[in-house]
Amino acid sequence: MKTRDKILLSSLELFNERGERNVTTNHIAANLAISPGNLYYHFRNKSDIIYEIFLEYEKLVDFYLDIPEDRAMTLDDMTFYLESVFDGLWSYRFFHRDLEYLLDSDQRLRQDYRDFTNRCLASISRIFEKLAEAGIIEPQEEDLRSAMSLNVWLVITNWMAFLKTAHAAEESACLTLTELKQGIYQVLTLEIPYLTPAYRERVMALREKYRPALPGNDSSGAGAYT
Amino acid sequence: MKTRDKILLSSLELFNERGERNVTTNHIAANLAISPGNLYYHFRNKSDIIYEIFLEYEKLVDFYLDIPEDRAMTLDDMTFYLESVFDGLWSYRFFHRDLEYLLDSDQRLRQDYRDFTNRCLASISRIFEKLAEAGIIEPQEEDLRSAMSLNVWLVITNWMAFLKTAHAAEESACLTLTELKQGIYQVLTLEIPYLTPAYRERVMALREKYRPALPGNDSSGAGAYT
DNA sequence: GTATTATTAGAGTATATACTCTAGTGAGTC
DNA sequence: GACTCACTAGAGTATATACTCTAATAATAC
Repeated sequence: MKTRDKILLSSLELFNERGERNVTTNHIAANLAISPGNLYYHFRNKSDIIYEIFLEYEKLVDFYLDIPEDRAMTLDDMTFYLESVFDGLWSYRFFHRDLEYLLDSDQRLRQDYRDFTNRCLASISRIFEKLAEAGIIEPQEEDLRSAMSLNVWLVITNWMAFLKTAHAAEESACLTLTELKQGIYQVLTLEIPYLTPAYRERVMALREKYRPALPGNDSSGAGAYT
Repeated sequence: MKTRDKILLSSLELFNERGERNVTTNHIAANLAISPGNLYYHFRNKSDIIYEIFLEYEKLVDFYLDIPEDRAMTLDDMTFYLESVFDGLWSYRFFHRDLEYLLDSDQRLRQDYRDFTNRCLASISRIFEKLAEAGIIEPQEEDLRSAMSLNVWLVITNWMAFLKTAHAAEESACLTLTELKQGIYQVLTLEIPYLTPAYRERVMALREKYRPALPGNDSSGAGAYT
């Protein structure tokens, strides 16, 4: 494997684990047992590394959110979208954590991320549209669909941050993909009122699979969310 | 005004303006034209300053979200809650930006914030309950109400971050309270399906007041969100 | 083989950051 | 006037951070 790719991989790993803010270029080099000079031969600076990682992330999500226009949408499709998006979120979970700082430090990234967001919002909206065409949810006016899509986006992209803050644990390290996917429960909650009678039960059953474990899985809390 | 209070005020101002990450204790001292030594006489460290600011924020929101149990809830109450919460969010807007890092650096803050979140969730849920009692929304099972409250919380606390990333502008400085309050539109979107016929129109009219300005207020974007 | 190019090591640098230490100052008290 | 004590100045420090520079080595081209 090329050094350049190793740097990207190692950076992603460290960023996800400790947060971008807590990972320096020296850490990355040390982690790979290469010199800082070597790292800077391959990347002009830290922002460049992050930007390249974003491009990967973007490509992955764009791939996941590709919507087949030649056939109707099924419940399985919807499940796949949700599962995939949360998988992507998990793999690049450092990204949304320090998003604002990252965008402030790199104008390219700001612009690209903005476009990326708009593409995602359009995809979510299109998914709703096709779910309606398939008779899974009731059709909605475009206005409402846009606002709903935006809410879905907000829930999806910030579910992880919420989980991390809700955790009483000292380090926010202990967070699993399974927990993350409880975000699907939250997203499906948004859809409930719009489900058609024909699909209502099936979607509710699907949602049930992602229901968060009850409090008590952790010894520390009296609160609703441990 | 006492130096200690001036430090808190100045810190909050700088944090909100530039982000906590970009503000050092030296900046704060310089901003007040006092010495770093002076600052450290009043606060043990940066975390302490942030913690005190959080206590203020917490107090403010707790005050806003106090729910009168001796009378029915009105639409005006709901409007007040929404307006107030977004006002609070605005005044302490630095806080949610670097939340994860802040919680990782201060265990006191982590614990307190967790409790704070749970209190807020409980309040939101109680508001829904009372809105149902008042015949404004249809009553819901507790399960659903909790999940909905959590979605409301996610939308509220992350609306600002979304706006900042959606802005194409170089610096995310240009963000107004008015724009922020478009988050109310998003929150009310969540309530739409649950509105009773008696109140539907009135709430929809209220929501309309917060509708985001159409794209075109900014020259840079082709996307849905500027 | 020689020239060229890609890659790497590793020491080094300028700057920043959080924080400390010492030496006070000024307002009140007895 | 001596004393206290909350408060302040400002130089200083240890460490970290992003990044640079030089020189060397490995790979490839001719």
